[in-house]
Amino acid sequence: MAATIKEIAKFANVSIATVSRALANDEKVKPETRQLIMEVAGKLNYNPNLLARNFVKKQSNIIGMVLPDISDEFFSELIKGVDETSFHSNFFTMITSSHENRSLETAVSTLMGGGLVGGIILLIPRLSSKLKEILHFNRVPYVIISGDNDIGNYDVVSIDNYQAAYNITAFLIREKGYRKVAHITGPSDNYDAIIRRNGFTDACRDNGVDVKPEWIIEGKFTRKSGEEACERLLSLNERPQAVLAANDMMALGCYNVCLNKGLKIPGDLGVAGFDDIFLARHLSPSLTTVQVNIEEVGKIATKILISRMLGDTSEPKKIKVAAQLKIRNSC
Amino acid sequence: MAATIKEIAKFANVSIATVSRALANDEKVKPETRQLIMEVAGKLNYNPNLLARNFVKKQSNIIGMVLPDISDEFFSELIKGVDETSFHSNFFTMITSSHENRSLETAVSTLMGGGLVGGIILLIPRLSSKLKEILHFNRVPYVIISGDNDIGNYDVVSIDNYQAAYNITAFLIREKGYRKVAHITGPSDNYDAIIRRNGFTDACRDNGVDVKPEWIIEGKFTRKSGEEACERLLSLNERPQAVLAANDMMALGCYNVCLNKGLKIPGDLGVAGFDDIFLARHLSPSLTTVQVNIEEVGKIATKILISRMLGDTSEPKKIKVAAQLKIRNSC
DNA sequence: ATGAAAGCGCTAACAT
DNA sequence: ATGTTAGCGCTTTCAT
Repeated sequence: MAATIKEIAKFANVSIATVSRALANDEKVKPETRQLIMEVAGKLNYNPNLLARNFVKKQSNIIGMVLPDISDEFFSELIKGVDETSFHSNFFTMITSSHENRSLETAVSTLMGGGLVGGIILLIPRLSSKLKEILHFNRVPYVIISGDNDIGNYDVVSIDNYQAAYNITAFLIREKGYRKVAHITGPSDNYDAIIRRNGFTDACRDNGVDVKPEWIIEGKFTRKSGEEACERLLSLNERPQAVLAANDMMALGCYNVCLNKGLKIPGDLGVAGFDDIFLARHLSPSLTTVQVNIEEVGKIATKILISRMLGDTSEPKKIKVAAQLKIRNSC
Repeated sequence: MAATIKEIAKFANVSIATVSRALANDEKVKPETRQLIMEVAGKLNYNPNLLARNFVKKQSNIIGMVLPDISDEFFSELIKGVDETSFHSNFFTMITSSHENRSLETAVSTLMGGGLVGGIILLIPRLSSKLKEILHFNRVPYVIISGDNDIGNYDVVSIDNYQAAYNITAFLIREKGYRKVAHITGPSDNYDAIIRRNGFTDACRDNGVDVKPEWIIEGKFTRKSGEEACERLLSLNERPQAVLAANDMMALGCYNVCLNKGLKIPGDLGVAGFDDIFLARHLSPSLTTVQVNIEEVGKIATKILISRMLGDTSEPKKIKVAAQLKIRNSC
């Protein structure tokens, strides 16, 4: 059914080689011939068979994107960024996520193994050695989207967690005048969480604010853990005036606790979050937080990957995407 | 670098045809031969070249998924459902969304045109005639995920908007005892919105509840339109006791208005929503709403599509996925 | 500037 | 049960 270059060749009275060249914008095709071929192709509603093209060229213009198991509200923005950029360069985006029936490793090998995919974007906190092996065995370029930027010998695009945490803490202290600030961290083995905590403590130190050890409480990035941490903070002899939660969900936990206790935000306790999830601007009071342009992260990762797929062999890139302070009404 | 059947054939001292057959689990291969071939394949770390395979078979085990421009928190769940199901049948999932640089039509043609994709899942409210043309021209099977189920001669998976709206309305009246219920609809040209409205009015009628015309107000599915509608309702001489918003965002708008006016939910006004967005369970009070298992929608659509790709030519299927009442504290 | 022909890795007749 | 061979649509030498 679908037209092939063979048919175009017949109609245009040229060889298939010429058609192929004309379609590829080869300079050695006489303009008139080219013109004719294009016309015929248009009439025949020709679409190159991408399977055949990729096959013969031993390359693929498909980008594989591997997501972790959880579904996150950020994913669709990320995918959007990837898709938009890859489309722009005539690439396609293929998606897999790991889940109970399939490990991350399987997901990756399946995608790469068959030559279906010419490059991979991985959304993972850290590269396991097994994954690294698979990645290198298949010689397919890849870019990691991660919280951790300083790792390994490959391209990484990450959120600038440190700067973001530093900035929002400095904001609390310098702009808002809080001197007693607490921090609900993420899990202590989570790289994002560690970096954010560093940003927090450094900002306090740089602004001459003393952080009491009991004002730093470890959470789990869940609302519940935010509630528990907030309870603890409020039960302290010396209460903090404000708290920076390492993500918005834990900040939400603080909201709930304050609501229950009849405490006013920001009057009795200033609250700040991290992520700018959809919910943040809809809470009452709206939550001051830090927003990363996740679509931008996807775009940058894709641009790098495509340049690699096209042969760029320069030094691995380590890109940190700046976050933006979203000042609202919670502190 | 990557091993081919040719190499396996050489090592195993058989022909490439035998290798191909063994790999395809052809019954006419002697078990020992098969065994040997499998071993060699394993040793060589063989992965079939999917590009070559799809190419020669003139088919593709790639499912294309076309999303609208907006990014929605549901998308990642939907994608998850699609990916999980397609993986299960050894299919792959490719994603495109329409955006400013690309119409839905272009997105679809690009995907199908090149034979890259063997089937398509379309997330659209309605099939334009141009799109229909493209779809038929390419003879690639497709499944629509839509609000509208009764349309056209093709497979559609949809949310059961009518039943869901009917049920939640009946719940308000029968379980909660409200007799004066209002409805903030979606845009009047939106099919989902129309169906939901029908469910609402039918449930009222069936339960002997009289709906005043001024209690049905058209919104735009946005928070702001929900606020405006709620203001209008509250300014009425005869106020409704409860309001069903056609989506959670507009219900959120009602929350804001009540908060501003010092009205208690559900004491002064009962509020119910539709969608069960992430936010719904985190509002205070938590929002009673209706939840559709969107991952399930993706799974069902994918199953149907794959059966079509495998040759199923039975009558077009019209599946409605039931929604579930999420009873919380807002009414 | 154009054509002829080889070949990519695989499948599927056809032959044995 | 296994081997031989043609050919899928395209790109790419190598000729002309």
